Amino acid sequence: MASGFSVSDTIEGATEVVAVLVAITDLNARVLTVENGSMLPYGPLSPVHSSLQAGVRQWVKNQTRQPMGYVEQLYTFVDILRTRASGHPVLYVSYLGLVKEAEDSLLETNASWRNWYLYFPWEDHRDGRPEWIARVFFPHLKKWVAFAENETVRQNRQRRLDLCWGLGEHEWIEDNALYRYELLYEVGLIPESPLFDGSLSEAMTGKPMQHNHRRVLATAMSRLRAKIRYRPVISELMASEFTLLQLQKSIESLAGVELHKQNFRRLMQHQDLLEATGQSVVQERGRPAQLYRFKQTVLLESLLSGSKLPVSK
Amino acid sequence: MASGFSVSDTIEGATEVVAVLVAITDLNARVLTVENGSMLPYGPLSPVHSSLQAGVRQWVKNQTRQPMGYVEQLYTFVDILRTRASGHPVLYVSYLGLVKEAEDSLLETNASWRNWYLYFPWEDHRDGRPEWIARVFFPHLKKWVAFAENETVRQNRQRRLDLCWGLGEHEWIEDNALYRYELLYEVGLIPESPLFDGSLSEAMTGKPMQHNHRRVLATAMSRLRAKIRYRPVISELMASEFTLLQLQKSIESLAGVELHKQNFRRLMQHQDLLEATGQSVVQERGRPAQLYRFKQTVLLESLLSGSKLPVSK
DNA sequence: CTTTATATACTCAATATGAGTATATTGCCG
DNA sequence: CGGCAATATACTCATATTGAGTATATAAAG
Repeated sequence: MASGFSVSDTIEGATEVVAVLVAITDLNARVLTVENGSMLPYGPLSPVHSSLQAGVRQWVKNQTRQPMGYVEQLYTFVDILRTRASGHPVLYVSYLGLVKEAEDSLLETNASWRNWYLYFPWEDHRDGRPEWIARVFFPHLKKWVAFAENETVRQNRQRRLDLCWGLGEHEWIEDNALYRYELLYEVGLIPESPLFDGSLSEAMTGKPMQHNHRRVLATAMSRLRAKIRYRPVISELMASEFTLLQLQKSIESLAGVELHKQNFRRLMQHQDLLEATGQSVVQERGRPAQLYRFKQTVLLESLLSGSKLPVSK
Repeated sequence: MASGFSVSDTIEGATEVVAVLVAITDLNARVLTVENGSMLPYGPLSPVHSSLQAGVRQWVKNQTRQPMGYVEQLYTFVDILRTRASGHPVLYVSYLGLVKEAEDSLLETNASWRNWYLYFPWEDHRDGRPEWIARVFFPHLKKWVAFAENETVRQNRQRRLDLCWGLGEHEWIEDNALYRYELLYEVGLIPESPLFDGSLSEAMTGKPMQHNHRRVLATAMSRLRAKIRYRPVISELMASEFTLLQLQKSIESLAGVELHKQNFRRLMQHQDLLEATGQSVVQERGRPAQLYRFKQTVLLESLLSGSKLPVSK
């Protein structure tokens, strides 16, 4: 197994594993990065692993010293910039992993947890849609639509634009993070894009990453946002006991949208996912909140449970 | 590019691509196989492909001479039985592809379209749950639960059993095809499993495949069944014009369950997916049915449309 | 001109969803 | 102490969705 999160120099052309490790700290979604936040942790795919999944789990455990409850394969990319000696392209298999709590002290020095909206500022709509999206992005995007080579392409671009950003009759769908990233990349509003002209600040373009690691991250965001709608995977990210508001804020930080508090409660109580501990927690202000935990049957979510924990308004 | 669907002898340890190509013929879901139905079509990952997706699309087009509307990466497996010269395991990346119509004449000789329930007889509940599932499978499965090493494991197994097969309070969920295959494999009711004792007939175990291609197929089945619930991917499988009953039967053949006819119509008309051609088709018996087609905006489903085409009773 | 088979329209109860109002319980501050 | 601010929690209500029917329409066949 390689030395850690640093650039692996032991391999030449072997297949690699890239991990998107997500944790929630202080009610905010964070992702583990290396190299000053410019890459996702990655490593060689070691021959000892009979299953990819097991290999990733082991590898992450060695690095973060945290048990990883949930692992899911995301996507396999090909790196056209590198080839093996045989002439075959280098593959890397990406994984999404959910970690219970981020403790910086346990990390190697070049690794750090970062707020994932640092990489996708346009994805955080918890406080409404950031005003600069319409002011800065939309003019570029509309130009891109208008300059299509023919009418059919123009209509397709318009439709794609509307769907991605919730324009026209469409609603903002948080799961579409990947599509939005790809659109911005295609239009050239992303530093990684060959069309990028450097005119936008990092506060809007987000922090760039090497290779196409940010695309991997966007894939993870889309997948996770879609998943929390119908699977209680959030349980893998929460502490053992929590208030309903903490749970709600955690989901909001993943989904990037605000939820209706009363309806969220109602939903949580209709589903058979939680049990009250009987304890309550004293806040700085306001009425104390009940503490809850996930039921045992939810925790051993070795199989899909069919129960929803939706992101409904 | 390799010669076709036959076993590729040009590569040694290169990464491979395995494709699950699905088509609907005579209102039944079929899958393309090679080697007398014992394998899925596969080929080397050629270095010329800058994107995996593009490579697969090209490769399939060469083989089936059918345009493939929809391609989706499924999962990347590792074949522990084979290793490269470097000692690294062989990977294969699996894809799901939807093809419009299966024409046998266009195939190479060792390729054939097969009804996909040939491989998963327990998945076809269109005529109710096959009676032999309870008669043959359940005793084995219950034994497996009872013989757990301790009580915790036993409860987990019981829960898993119930979820997979819709027992207790749970419902049959057609999307869980992969979990059911994995469960049967683990318990040893599948010829591919090392625990299989040969006591069951192929009418129940399904036709086996080499390597773990049947697991790939089960992955595709799960993914596709889940997908048709919320994306109109069925449009990629239908002829250009069709009746509502044909559409319903096609979806039923994928989902393996029957749908409520009147509600299906209602759903299709509330969604803005179809348009009537104005033509109607004369049946052998009964009132002629209207012909419909998918709207243009649905067909260029380059993006998710948010519109559902659910499998609701 | 009745039967059979299919297509298509409509009804109705139950549930889920989105949005809001009302009440309860705490700390704090004057 | 009494009111205010802030939060938790309960309840209401209109609307949409879903599951399950019944009713009607239109064809071929006898």
